[in-house]
Amino acid sequence: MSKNKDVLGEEQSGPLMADVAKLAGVAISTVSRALANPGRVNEKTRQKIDAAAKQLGYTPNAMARGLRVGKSNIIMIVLPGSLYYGASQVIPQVLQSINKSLIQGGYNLMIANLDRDEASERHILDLAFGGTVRGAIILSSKLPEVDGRSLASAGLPIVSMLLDMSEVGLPSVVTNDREAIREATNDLLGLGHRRFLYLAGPQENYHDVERFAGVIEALRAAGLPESAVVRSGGLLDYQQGFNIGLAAADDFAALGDKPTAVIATSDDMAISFMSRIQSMGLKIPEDLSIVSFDGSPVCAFCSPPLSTIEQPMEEMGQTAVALLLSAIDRTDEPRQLRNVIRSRLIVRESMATPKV
Amino acid sequence: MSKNKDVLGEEQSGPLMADVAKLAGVAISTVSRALANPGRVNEKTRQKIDAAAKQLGYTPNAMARGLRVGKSNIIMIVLPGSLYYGASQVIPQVLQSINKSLIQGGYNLMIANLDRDEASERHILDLAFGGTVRGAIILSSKLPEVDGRSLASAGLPIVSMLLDMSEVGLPSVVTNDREAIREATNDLLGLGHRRFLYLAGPQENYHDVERFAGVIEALRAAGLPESAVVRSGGLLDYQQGFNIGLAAADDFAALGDKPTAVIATSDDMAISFMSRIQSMGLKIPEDLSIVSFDGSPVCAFCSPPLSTIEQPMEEMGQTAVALLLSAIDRTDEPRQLRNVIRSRLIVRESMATPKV
DNA sequence: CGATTCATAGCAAACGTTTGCCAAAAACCG
DNA sequence: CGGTTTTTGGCAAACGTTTGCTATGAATCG
Repeated sequence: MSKNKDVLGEEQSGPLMADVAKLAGVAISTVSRALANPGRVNEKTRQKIDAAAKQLGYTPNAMARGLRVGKSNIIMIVLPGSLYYGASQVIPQVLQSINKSLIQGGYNLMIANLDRDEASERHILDLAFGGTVRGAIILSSKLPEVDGRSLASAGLPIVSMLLDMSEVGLPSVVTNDREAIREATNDLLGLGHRRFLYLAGPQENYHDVERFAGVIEALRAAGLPESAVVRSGGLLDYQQGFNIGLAAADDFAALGDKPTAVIATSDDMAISFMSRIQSMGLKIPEDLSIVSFDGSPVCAFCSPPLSTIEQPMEEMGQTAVALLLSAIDRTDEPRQLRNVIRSRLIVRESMATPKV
Repeated sequence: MSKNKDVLGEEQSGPLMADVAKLAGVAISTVSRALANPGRVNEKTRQKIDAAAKQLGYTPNAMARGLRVGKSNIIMIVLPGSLYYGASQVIPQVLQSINKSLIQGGYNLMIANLDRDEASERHILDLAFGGTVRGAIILSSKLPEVDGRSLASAGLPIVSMLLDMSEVGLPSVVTNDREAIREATNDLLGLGHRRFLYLAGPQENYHDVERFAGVIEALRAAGLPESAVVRSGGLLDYQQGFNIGLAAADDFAALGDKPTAVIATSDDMAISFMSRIQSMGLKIPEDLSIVSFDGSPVCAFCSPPLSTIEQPMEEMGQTAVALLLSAIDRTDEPRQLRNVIRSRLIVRESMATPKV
């Protein structure tokens, strides 16, 4: 029974299932079944129980249930510690979309930051192995692994988002980065551009590899050599987008044979690049065309409005959740590992025919 | 014992405390104490147990512990469903800061979206009354309340952030909105401005009230009438910031006696306003000065770079967590209810002396 | 009408910890 | 060296559910 002893300092614990049972005049197990298994109990008894529960303001204890059934209803999202700042709204969008989908499925979302330190890895592993979470969606390239325990071997369903990890067996939801940027490059080629500046993210990064490959593919197809594109950046993290853009503008200024079009791998880079370039007296798009990646809403209000490749975060989030839940339910439909959601180039005024 | 029966289809559950106990040759209760209460057990036994635990890769089950001790280690953050999009990084910053502080205190962060529908309220209440969460940080103005149950009466420590709810008894962490914007207005007055346009958020909103009051206070102190400021907007949510800015630009164009300075209550508004104003042929800051609120990093790269009031989210998050944890620990230091973290105006080139 | 099924409800044993209480052993003291 | 305190370890009872099994009564059928 509810042990509200009215003793000051005692933690109050709300009404228990036993209280509901007593009030409804049935056994505790019947209450349990009435609340969870609507079919298993007589409609009349069920109504009596529902009424009693409502009257008492009964809410079942999630941990007790979790312990008993051996499952939690919490999903964790593993975010790299540094994914924040800039202009992009990817993270909030992802969180919102995922949370919404999860809740519809009866799950809750827990945030876990994966930094470079061992403590954060250990923490995530504790969450996984300690039964706190039921599954994970990761936006990080490496899986936590520390003294013997690895997230991969925790027996949890895992889905990777944004990064393609299908090669290590993880269901992944990604966009067609490569293709999207290839088409953007094609558009620039079509406008007459022949020399490009590419603002790179971290060298080894999946996205950077994919995106640069997209540029190269477009150049090849147009019969241009790889030397038609100059790389700038490649050392700093995407979090440093603004700084990458600034540095790239300086690189540009120092360049002999000037490119006429810039392909930036994030909106942050593009925005700060434009800002500095314009303060050097160059005009966009007259002197220089520019296109970037991320689809930040603010791009529409840059001067000039910035062409950017928009990633459908809403849809990606939904897909990731769908994959995860189907893995949880062992709905062993042979889901494909690599799920591609198409990105979309939003064309704005930052692209034009080159001057010369 | 670990019941890995090697039966296909059985959920694997990792090693149990009983397994560790057996391996170490002690009782299960000793293991529990060794792991949690380092003092209560002989150092030698403790080492033996630690070794056994590590060898087995043992991780204690969080739900079992939670059930037993009657407490969870999860904190939920209640976000209004619409706080996303735009240019501001407040939400990600808040999440990161809060999560970091929480983890240091041994807690985890769960996300809860509070929309306008009853379902989301019910969901949050279930989390609270079902014992899933131990406390809440809310960024929303109303507390969920549905058929009898109210978040306020869930017996959970709650801290409000960004919105001052100290008047209803909730410890709150806020910035000095009013003062900050008063000073910004003062700066504009000092530059010689005498007519202002104010871009408002939703009318009844706490922030809008505070911020507008700040403007008025500054005007009064300078001996100007309230009519020196024209309001625009006031109907749409902050989420609609870009649209508010656009509409305000049109309002401005239609105005007879033109203001020379604009005070925007979010960066989004300011950015889209500037964009449209400039496309009308007006120069900023020559024809029109502008200052806004939020401290979005991207403001530094607008043209011209935008003056904005930066809210110290990192510090606010830390403070909110500190308040919450001290409430949980019943460290009944009579913490003050209203905690103000000072915002800071970042002056950039969008402010200048008026032309005439 | 007796035998067999079916629907419904109850008992009690889990789930994996923590912790109050007691016993044994060790340490200390006069 | 006996008695007293202190340390250490173990037993078993919680925590609040779910669920397999069983018992009861009602319903069905031959």
